Amino acid sequence: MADGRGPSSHTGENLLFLTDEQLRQGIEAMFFAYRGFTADPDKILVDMAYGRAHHRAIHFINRAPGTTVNNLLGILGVTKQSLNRVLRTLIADGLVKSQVGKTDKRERHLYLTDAGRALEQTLSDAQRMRMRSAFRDAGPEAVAGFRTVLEAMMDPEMHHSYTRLKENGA
Amino acid sequence: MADGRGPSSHTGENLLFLTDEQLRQGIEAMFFAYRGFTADPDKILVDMAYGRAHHRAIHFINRAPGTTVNNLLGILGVTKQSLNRVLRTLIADGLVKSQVGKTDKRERHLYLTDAGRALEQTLSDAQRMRMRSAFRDAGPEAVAGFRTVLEAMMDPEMHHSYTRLKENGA
DNA sequence: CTTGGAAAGTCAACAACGCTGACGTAAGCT
DNA sequence: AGCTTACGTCAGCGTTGTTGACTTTCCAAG
Repeated sequence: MADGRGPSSHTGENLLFLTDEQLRQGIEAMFFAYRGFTADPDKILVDMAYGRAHHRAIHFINRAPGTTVNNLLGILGVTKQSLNRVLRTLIADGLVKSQVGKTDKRERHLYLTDAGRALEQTLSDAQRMRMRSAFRDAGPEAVAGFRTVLEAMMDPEMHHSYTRLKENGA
Repeated sequence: MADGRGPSSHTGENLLFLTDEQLRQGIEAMFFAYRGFTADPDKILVDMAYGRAHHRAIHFINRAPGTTVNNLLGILGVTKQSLNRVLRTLIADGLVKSQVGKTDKRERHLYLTDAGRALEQTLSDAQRMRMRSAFRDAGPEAVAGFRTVLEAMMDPEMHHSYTRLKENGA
C-alpha cells in the first residue's frame, strides 16, 4: 500500500490481511456484530424502564462485588453524573445495594441484591447464548484469534481494566 | 459445567472455550474493544457538530454510492426519522448529495460530495489506523478467527448486509 | 383515469444516556 | 487547619434513538 509494489516484497510475510479493504471489512464486521451483541439484552431491557447503561452497571457490579463508585466509573468510562443517574434508579428499585466503606467512609461499596442478581442472570443468559453459539460455530482457534484482536484494539487503560477483571474471575 | 464432571467427557472435543467464564471474557472483550474501536473517530467528530450517527451514514454512503435512503435504513437499522435528521444536516452542510431516482423518482440516491469524501477519509484513516495496528499485532490467523466469530455473532439480516457490502467492494 | 399503496420527507414529542459546570458534605491526609 | 478525595445532586444541554401523525410524490393495478 505504501510502497505500491505489491505485498510482502521485503518482509517475507504475506501482508494481504492488512489491505485497506480487509481493514474496512473488519470495521464493518465490528459494527454489525456489536449490534447483534447488544440486541438480546436490549430486547429484555426495553420492557422495563432500563437501558443499556443499567445492564453495564449490573454486569460489572456482579463481576466485581463491593466495587466502589469511583472504580466503576473507571471501568465504564463515563462521568459520575451519568453513572449516578443509573445507580440511583437501580438502588431505588432494590437491585443494587450501596454500603458505606468501613475503612474509608467516603467510599460506597456496591453489591447486587437477590433481585439484582436475578436480572443479571436473565440478561447475561441472553447475551451468553449468542456468544456461545458464535463461539461453538467458530471453534476454539477462531475464538482465540477473536480475543487476541479485540485485546489489541483496546485502549491501554481499558486493556488494564479487562485484565484485572479477567484475573479476578479466574 | 452442566454435568459437573469436567469438560469433554463424551464429545472427544475440548470444550473449555465454551465455559461461562470464557463467554463472559468474550463479552467484556467486546465491550472494551468497541470503546477503542469508536474512540478515534469520536474524537474528531466532537469538534464538529457531528456524532457517531453521522460517521456511520458517511461510511456506508461512501461504501455504496448511490444507495437509496431505504437501503441505508436497512443497513443502519434505525428509523427513517432518525436517519433523516442526520442526512438533513449532512446535505445542508454540503457533505452529501441527494439525487432523485431516474427510473423511480420516489427514491433518493445518496452520494458523498468532495467535502464528504474528505471527511470520510479523515474518519476512516483514524479508525483504520487502530484496526491495522491491532491486526498487525495479532497476525493473520488471529484476524481470520476474529472475523469468523464476529460473523457468527451477527443477526442473519446483518450478516446479509455485511456479505453484500463485502462482495461489492471486492 | 382513478385509486391504492409504497417511498420519502416533515413535525412534534419523548426517552436514554452521554456531557459540563457548580455546589455541598463528609472523610481522609498533610 | 487546610487541601484533597469520594460521592451525591441540581440544572442544563446535545446526540441519537423511538412512536405517531400527516403530506407529497409517484408507480401500478383496476
